[in-house]
This record gives sequence, C-alpha cells and structure tokens, in this order.
Amino acid sequence: MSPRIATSERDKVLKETRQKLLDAATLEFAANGFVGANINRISTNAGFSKGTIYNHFSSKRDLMLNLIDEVAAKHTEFVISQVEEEDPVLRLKQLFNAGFRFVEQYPHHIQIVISVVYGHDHEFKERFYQAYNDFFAFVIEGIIKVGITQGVFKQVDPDTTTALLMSLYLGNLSLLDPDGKIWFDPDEVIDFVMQGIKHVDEESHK
Amino acid sequence: MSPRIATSERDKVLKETRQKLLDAATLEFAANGFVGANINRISTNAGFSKGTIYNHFSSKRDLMLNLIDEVAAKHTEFVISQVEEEDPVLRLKQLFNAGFRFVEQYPHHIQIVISVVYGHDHEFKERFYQAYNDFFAFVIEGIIKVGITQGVFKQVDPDTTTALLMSLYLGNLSLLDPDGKIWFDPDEVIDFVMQGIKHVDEESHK
Amino acid sequence: MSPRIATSERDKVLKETRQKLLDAATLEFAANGFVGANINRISTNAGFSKGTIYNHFSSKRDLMLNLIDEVAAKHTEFVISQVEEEDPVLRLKQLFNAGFRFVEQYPHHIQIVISVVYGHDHEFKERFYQAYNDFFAFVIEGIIKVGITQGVFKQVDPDTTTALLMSLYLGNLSLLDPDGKIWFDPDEVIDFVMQGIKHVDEESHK
Amino acid sequence: MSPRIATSERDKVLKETRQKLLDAATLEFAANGFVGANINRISTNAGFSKGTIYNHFSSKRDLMLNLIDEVAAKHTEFVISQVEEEDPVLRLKQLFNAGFRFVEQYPHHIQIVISVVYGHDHEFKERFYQAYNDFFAFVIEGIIKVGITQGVFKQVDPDTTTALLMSLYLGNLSLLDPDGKIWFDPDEVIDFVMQGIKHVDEESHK
DNA sequence: CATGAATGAGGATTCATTCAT
DNA sequence: TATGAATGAATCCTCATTCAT
Repeated sequence: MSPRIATSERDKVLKETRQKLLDAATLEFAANGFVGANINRISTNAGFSKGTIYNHFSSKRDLMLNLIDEVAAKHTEFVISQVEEEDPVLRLKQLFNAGFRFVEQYPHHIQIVISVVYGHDHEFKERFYQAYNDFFAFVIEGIIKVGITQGVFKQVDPDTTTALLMSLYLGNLSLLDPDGKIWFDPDEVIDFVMQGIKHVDEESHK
Repeated sequence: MSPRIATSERDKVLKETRQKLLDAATLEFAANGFVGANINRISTNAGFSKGTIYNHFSSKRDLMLNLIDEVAAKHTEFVISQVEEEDPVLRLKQLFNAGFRFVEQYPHHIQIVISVVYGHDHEFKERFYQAYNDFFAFVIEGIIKVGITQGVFKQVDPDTTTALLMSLYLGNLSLLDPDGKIWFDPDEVIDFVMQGIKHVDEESHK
Repeated sequence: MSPRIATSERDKVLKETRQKLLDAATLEFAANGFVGANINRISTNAGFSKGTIYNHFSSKRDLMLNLIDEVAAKHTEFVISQVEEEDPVLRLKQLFNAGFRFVEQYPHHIQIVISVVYGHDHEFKERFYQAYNDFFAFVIEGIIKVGITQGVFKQVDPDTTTALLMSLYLGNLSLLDPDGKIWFDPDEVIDFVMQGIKHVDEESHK
Repeated sequence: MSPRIATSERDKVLKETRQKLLDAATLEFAANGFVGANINRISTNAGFSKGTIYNHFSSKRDLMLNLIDEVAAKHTEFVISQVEEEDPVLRLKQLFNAGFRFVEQYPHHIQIVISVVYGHDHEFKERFYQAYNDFFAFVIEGIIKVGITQGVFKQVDPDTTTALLMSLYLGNLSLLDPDGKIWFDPDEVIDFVMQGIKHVDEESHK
C-alpha cells in the first residue's frame, strides 16, 4: 500500500493539524493567559474535537512550551531577516522597526511573549530564554558589542543594555490599544533609545 | 445599640483583619496571578478560616480591585515622598531611585502591578490607571513638563515619555531574580534614561 | 429598680421583637421556601442584626415550626370567627368565603401553608396537622357531621370529604396570580363544592 | 469522521445515560425539592461520577427544565391513552382513574409536578404550563366542552372548571401517605367531581 | 489518528450558626 | 439582649485528562 507516499502525505496532514492547533492556542493563550485558557476550546476552535489536542501535545503545559518555541522561532526569524545594514546604529534602528512591524502583524504572538516574560511560571520563563537565545545573541553580539567596538555606542554592559532595550521593546507593546494598535510614535521611542546608547564625542557637537 | 466606647476598638480590629487579608492576597496574587490564586488559601494564610474573606470582600475580583487601590496608594506615597529636589533632572533620578527602593522593599506589590499592567483583565487595567492617576500626574506635571519648560529636557511628548519611563521602570522590575533581587545596575538604567531625555545644548559640550 | 414594671415592659418588647421576626420570616419563607430562605435576611429585614434571631429561635427549623403554629392559629381564628350561621349549608359557604378573604388579606401566610402541605419536610407536615387540628375538627364536627346528621349532606366519609374540601381550598389558592389576586369566581367554586356534597332527595326533583 | 455504523449504537448509549440521569433526578428532586436537591448525588446515584451530568445538562436548572418536559410528556401520554370512551361523563371518570393509576405507578413524577405547581420558581411554572399544554387542551377541548355541548355538563367556564379539576387531582395527590399510597377512596372523589359538574335536568330525576 | 463521553480533583461562594463584646 | 465577625460544612460548576470506539 505505497507506504512511502502515504507516509509523507500523512506527515503533511499531521503537521497541518499541529499548526492549526498551535494557531488556535496562540489566540486562546493570548486572550486568557495560560491558567485562564481552555484547552478544549483550543482544540475545537482549531476545527477538531476535544481529544485531538492530546494526540499532538501531551498536556496543556506541553502545548504552551511548544508554542513558546514556535513564537520565538518566528519572532527571531522575522526580526533578524530585516536587519540588513552594516552600521550598528542603523541596525539598532532596524531592529526596533522590525519589532514594531512584528507586533502589528502578530499581535497575539506578542501577547504570548508578554504573558510569559511578565508571568508567574518559571518553567515557561526558562523555556523562553532558551528559545530566544538566538535573538538575544544577535542583539548582543551582532549589534551592541559591534557598536561598542566601533566606538559608536557607549561603554555599556551589553547584557544590561540588551535587557533595557528588551524592556522598552516589550514595555511599549504592553501599552497597545485593546485592539492592538500602537498609539505612540515609534520614531520617538527609537530616538529615546539612541540617545541613551549612542556615544557622544567632541566632534559631534562642534 | 452597641456600646460606643467599644466601637473604635472594634474598628481597629476590623482594619487589622482587612489588612492581614490584603497582605496575604498580595503574596498569593503575586505568586500565582489572579486566575491562579486560591482565595481560600488567602484567607487561611492570613490566619482566618476560609469564609472570613467574604466578610471583608464580596468576591475574589472585588478583593483584587481593592488590592490594586492599596498597592497604588502605597506605591505613590512611597515614591512621591522621596522626590524632594527642585531640579527636574534630580527629581527624575530620585524618582527612579525611589522606584528601585520600593521594589526591594515590596517586591510582591510590584508583581501585582506587573500582572495587572501586562495581564488580560480590562477591568483591572482600568482600575489600575484610575488608582495610579496621582502617580502619573506627578511624573508628567511635576517632572517632565517642568523639565521641558526649564529647557533641561528635550521637547518630548510628555505622555509618550512618561509611558516610556514607566515601561523601563516596570520592564526592569520584571527582570528581577526569582528571589526578587535586582541584578542590573540601577545607575546604568538612570544614565540611560537621562541620555534619552536630557536636552543637549551647545554650552554643555564646549 | 422596679422589677415588676420593668419586667412587663421588657416582656412586651420581647414579644414585639419576636413578632417582627415572625413577620419577616413569613415574607422570606413565602418568597423562597424553607430551604431557599435566608435567615440572615429575615433578621435584618425585621430591623435587627443577624444574630438577633437566635435570641428568639434556636434554629432556622425552630423558627419555621413556630411560624407554622402562628399561621395556623391566625388562620383558624380568622375563619372560625366568620362562620356564624346555624345551617350546615350556609356554614360551609361561609367557610369557603372566609377562606377566600383570608387569602386576600394574608397571601404570604397561605404561601407558607402551601409550601408545607405540598413540600418535602415531614416534620413540618406533622406540625402543620397538629397546629390545624382545631381547624379540621371544626370542619368535620361543626359542619360536615352536622350536615350529614341533618340529612342535608350526603352520607360521605367526613375525613375524606374534609380532605377533598381542603384540597380544593388550597388547590385554588395555588392558582393565584403572581400578584396574589384570585382570578377565578369564588362562587363557582362554592357551587361546585355544594353540588358535590349536598344531598339530593326525591322530593326536590320530582 | 467517526464510523457511521457505530453512531446508532453510541446514540443509544447516550440516550440511556441521559435517561438514567433523569430518573435519578426525579428521585432526588422529589425527595428534596429543587433547591434542596444535590446535583452531585443525582449523577452518582445514576451510576456515574459527579461530572457526567454536565455532559448532558448545562446546569441544575437546565436539568430541572428538561425533567419537567419529560414528566409532562409521560404523564400526558399515560393519561390520554387511557381515555377511550365517547361519552364525556365516562371520559371524565377515566381521566381521573388514569390519574390515580399514574400516581401509583410514578409517585415521584407527581412529586415533581406538585413541587413545581406549588413551588416558588416562575421559570419552572412557565415551563410546566407549556409542557402540559396538550394535557390541558385535552381536558378542556376533549372532555369539558364536549360535555357542555352535549348538555351532560353544566354551563361552567371550561378554564375555571379545568383548574378546579386539576386542583382536586393534584390536591389529593399531596395527601398521599409518606410511602406513596392513596388512603382515600378514588371513587368517592370521582363521585364528588361528577356531582359538581353534571347537569341535572328534569328528565334525569323522573 | 480522531472522537467525545466519562472522570474527579479543585475552587469560588453561600450561609446557618457560634460567641465574644 | 443585641451585635456582627468568624467559622467551616456544603455545593454548584469547571475543565484537564483518559480511554474505548
């Protein structure tokens, strides 16, 4: 019975099912948080019956952990792919701009991030920092340290600074309208950030 | 009908009970969030039986709303009382310093704040912004606008800037260690902020 | 300290308090039934605080039992005092008329009666039949048997017939409007009853 | 998605479960009334765990409403199927006889009826009168009005008369022994009713 | 693998009752 | 005696999870 073809076909269907479940989970967790989320609703909103989700994830918690991975991967890929300049200053601006764009395109993913970062569950937080490892490494190694080396950024501690930047980034996102719109001026935020991090030498004020 | 003299004593005991309940609620909500909190545990951890909490608050939700008010009042009073300078720059530094001190003294209160600001409950958010009205007014009117008027701050939009500052303030707090310690250098944060907001004129770089 | 006068005065107040509690209990039990009634509400609606009711009745159940006695006494006195004729036929008519009048004046008392008679609590039912003993005796001995003896009533079994009459009496009352009004024609009921019980002899139809 | 063949089998099991739950609910509500009933006990007495009832009824109230429908359907079918004569007088006698039989066979169903009719819940009453619509229509249109038209019944108001009959019918049932036995003579009740409703003309007394 | 009925631990809330003042 | 805060048993309902089909 043509095992090869059937199998790959089956794999594809399985992946699709899994993705539908993750998408529905994103909405549910974003709207209600982990504790408040209803796992049955996730499964039925995804177009399946209650039990289906347990064929793909071993528990509500396991689902959330996998969702964190997915969000991190998507977020990281989205942002990094849009930072194309060489100059650290421009890179940082692009980073923030990409961030704002991500929020607008995937507001519920950001809700997940926020609920994990500012939430109460240590296991989720750990998983989050693992999953966002590439993201943070990119910011630290690919932007901050380069900028310091080149002398365009102040002699800051890269970790603290990255944390500060992430705080601003996420903090702003928490201020979104109920309908997900950004009400503040992204450029003003970027200016603020730049002032805080750019090195100011004699020449620039002549 | 009851003796007048006993009234003040009774009122005092009542207030103490209420305070014990609010304190226990702070710990419980901070540790588990609103949905995850167990209201019976709050009452028993406060030293009473589970029914007692309903003699003081009509529901779990009502308890949270009252707790938001209490946290806001305490937080506002704590911070404002420590901002004593005249100069807006110094005032802003004191504001942040007081904030960091508050976090160290009342880490669970800050958890409440964070879980409301970054949480999913609109009623709680509304109550939060009402309750923190004085706090925000103080920052906007008492620091930012004064600094702009005096020319020591840039011509920023006060509301956006206050939101940015609050984001940084709260954002950092979310980065506390699991045991509540601040791992970053508060001065570095303050420097960052100052660079972002201070006006740089010709004279200052001669 | 003039114990005599003080005591009788105190007794009077006690009686008044007790009566207020019974009155409030009547409303509460009538509206919600025994299980659904809230004993705190009874006490506060009577103008006292929660605990007061326990100074007069040992429990919710005890309160109900005493209320049954009170309703029975009032109902019995009200009805019997209005049956003044000699003729059993007229007496029976007066009995029903007095009953309808009682309903209009004390609709909540009747609700109590109904909830006991058609309710689930055997202790209450027993107490009810004890308390209404005089009422039933009056109907059986003072009307039915007399009528049979005089030959104006059929040779019915007095107990069954009394039960039938009481069923009709209470049954109609259960059909009251939500606002307590009698929507049917009392005379039609009385006619119905009379046809069912009156003796029809040869002479009257030849 | 699930096999078609299994469907009818599954439906059958589902219906059986639902019926077991309704049966257990009948006993529980009959014994304790709606407010006093314990919904967990209903589910476990039906042979399931306490959660099962919520797979079939959305709430205690919903369960009761469905039970009212079931009782009404059974009661109506039972009684109507036993009224087979043409003559209104005989029909009325059969109606009452069928009623007494129903009581003996389904004493708890009658308890439900009584607790609704004489109870405090307006939603239940409304549902009751809806559910018993066929029953009442049958009595009014199929017996009373026919009897009046044929001249064998008096010119009574059909609605009032039906209410009277139902009062007698239910009223008697409330007089059942604690063990559900009828202690009175059904024939005597029927005689009573007949005297009250039958038309008495000259000819019939020749 | 998908289904959805059954499970039962868990939790918010009610309220009759107690008792110190 | 009146008060009302404290008590804790009782109960409705939710929902994550299991498992037979």
